Amino acid sequence: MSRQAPKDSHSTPTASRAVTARLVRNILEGVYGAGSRLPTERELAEQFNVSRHVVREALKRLEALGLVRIVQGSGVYAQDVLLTGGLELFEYLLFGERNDVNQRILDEFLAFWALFVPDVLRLAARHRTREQVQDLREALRERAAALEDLPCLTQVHLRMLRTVAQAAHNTVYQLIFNNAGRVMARLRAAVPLARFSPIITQEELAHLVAAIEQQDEELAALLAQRLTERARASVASFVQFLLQSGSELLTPAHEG
Amino acid sequence: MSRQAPKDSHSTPTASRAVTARLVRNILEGVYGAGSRLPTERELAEQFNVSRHVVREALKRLEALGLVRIVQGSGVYAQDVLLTGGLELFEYLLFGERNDVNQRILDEFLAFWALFVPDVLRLAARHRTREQVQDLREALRERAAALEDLPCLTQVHLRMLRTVAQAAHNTVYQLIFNNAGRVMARLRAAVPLARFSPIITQEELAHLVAAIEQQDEELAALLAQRLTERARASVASFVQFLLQSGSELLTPAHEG
DNA sequence: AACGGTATATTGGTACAACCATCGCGCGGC
DNA sequence: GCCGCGCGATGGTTGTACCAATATACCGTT
Repeated sequence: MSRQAPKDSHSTPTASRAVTARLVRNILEGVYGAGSRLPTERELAEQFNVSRHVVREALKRLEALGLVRIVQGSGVYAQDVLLTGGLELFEYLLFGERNDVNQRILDEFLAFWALFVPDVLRLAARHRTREQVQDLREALRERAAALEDLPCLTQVHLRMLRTVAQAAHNTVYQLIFNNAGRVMARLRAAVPLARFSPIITQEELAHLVAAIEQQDEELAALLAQRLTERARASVASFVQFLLQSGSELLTPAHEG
Repeated sequence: MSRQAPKDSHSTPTASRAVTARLVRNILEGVYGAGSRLPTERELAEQFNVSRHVVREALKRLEALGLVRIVQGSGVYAQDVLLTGGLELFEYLLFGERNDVNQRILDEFLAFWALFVPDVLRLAARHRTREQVQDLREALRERAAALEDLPCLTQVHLRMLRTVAQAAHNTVYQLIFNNAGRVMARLRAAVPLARFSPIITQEELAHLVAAIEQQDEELAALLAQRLTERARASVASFVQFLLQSGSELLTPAHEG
């Protein structure tokens, strides 16, 4: 029988993945200038003390990420991330090597989020099915039960948003949500945000769900805008607090 | 001397890339069900008549794209694209094997575009520098010169949008634009859209640039919304025409 | 009969070695 | 001065062997 269900086992740390991570950081931090040629595969292999195959597999991953261009007979060339990179790279840009957070990029992400979520809500209100409204109602009840358990609450929030993204019936937004949601999850995991609890009330969310049910696009978008703006302000003040307390979680914007 | 400037030479078609493409399509078309295990590396190697290393490199690329999860000792497992995939996969979803276009996904993309562009314009109006306004003015002049040359005009449009994305000073939107812009370029290359010419007038764009210069967020967003909605309607009617003429460029939404 | 641990087969990970295909640059001929 | 050939550098492919993690089957214990 064909094996099924690979569980959620963590990825085994392999040499290949380690080299990949090193190279990604090197590119993102400009060790290899945009457009310039990387060392040859053989040189990298020697440098990292691994076989050439390991380096090659790592480079293939970078190629798939759009970080390098590989051309036979010539070499491997670093790409300009901001000019050719895709959204999948954002996670790498926001989080540093030791899971620290780049402050400027964080601001930009929150600005994006504040525009993105209302758009999704608009589409969700337009295209939602009755089933999805039911799903949201159920998620709302789950939230009520989990109101005291912060980590769990975050999970519930993200699942609600996923449902909304599905209700939007738009592949693009769903994919963007997959990217952004991963970032969100990592953010809340990385930051001890115990002081975030009472930002959003159960009534507000119920109001929002009702707007979706009645397909009131404008109202749904407006409510979402208010909530995201408030969350944004809250995170900003929290960041302020972190900076004053000298936390190492945040790295100032170091530009090139 | 270290070699520089790798030119724009097209990627050499290699066995590794071919296998990658095959596997990507297989996953996206559900040949391997979401969550199920793919054939072993050795089996795939035999199946495609290549060495195991080639298969491995292809699989690394899929892994980087988020299409599969690889776990040593167990196997390679297909992921559910809509649940875990990132925006970089959209291009693969929209375009089929022979550069045909999935109609439903196209609709969704246009809906996204109509919401995305105004958001970017809003941020651009908020954060633009004087230099970037100058860049836009210059691009506008270039556009005037290229008004008759349709392919060239498309290029100019995308470059203007890139400038706007940069003016937004937001990494997220810039990365999303990189994804979406690639799709846009491919769309216009794939579709013979000679009848698209007179959609947007020079005056309208000038108006938009002025709004950016004066940092009138609402006006910029509003104008952008009008333009994108018009473009959307135009494309829709064009698709209608294609369907009636029995073009093979479009594939009806074939769902699973 | 139910449970747990060990042996074994399966499968991905790494290594070394050799050779092919393509590209770029320089040398030499025209 | 320009063109073309060829050589060296570099990525692409193959083969084999072995290592490491995982999954399964088997067997003994309880």
